[in-house]
Amino acid sequence: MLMKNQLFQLSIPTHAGQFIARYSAKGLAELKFPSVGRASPRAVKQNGVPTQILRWHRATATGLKSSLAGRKPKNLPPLDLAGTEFQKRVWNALRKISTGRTKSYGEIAQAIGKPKAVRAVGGACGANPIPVFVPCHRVLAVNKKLGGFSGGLDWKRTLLVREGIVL
DNA sequence: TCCGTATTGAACT
DNA sequence: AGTTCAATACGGA
Repeated sequence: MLMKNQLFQLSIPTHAGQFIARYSAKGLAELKFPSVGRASPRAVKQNGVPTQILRWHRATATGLKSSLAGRKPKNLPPLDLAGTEFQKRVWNALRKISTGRTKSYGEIAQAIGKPKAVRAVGGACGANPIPVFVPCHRVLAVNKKLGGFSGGLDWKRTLLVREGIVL
């Protein structure tokens, strides 16, 4: 019996480590960077993963590798972004930043019609469940400083450099 | 209601 | 060029 809100968790091995993807019935719900702490993350193999999710997972894996190479991913699975209205508006604005471009927290705040909500934008970025595909790494503080990153600033730098952005 | 935040810009050393 | 500070919107407890 397939539960509607069950999450399926699968791993994506890359040269940079093992990413973890979680899927809801609606699509990709969460993407996690490789955890550096553990040598062997707990097994994520699952039985009875629906075909649809396997198909999404292949797209995710391919897209992730494109993104890590600094290219725009194609054929991404649907993203099941769960959050408040405000967060979804921020995440939606992030997705409009094209590969190789950056915006500041303030510019995002303006884009969603709340020019003063700059810190709240930072908060929403930090709450982003799908980094890389929802490109929170393309948001820099004013004057091109890095700001922060939930997956670690090294990842933020790496992703930006792969896209050809110079700091 | 209080606290923290992945900000920002101004006013100071 | 670095530090401090207030304004500010949101989310979690």
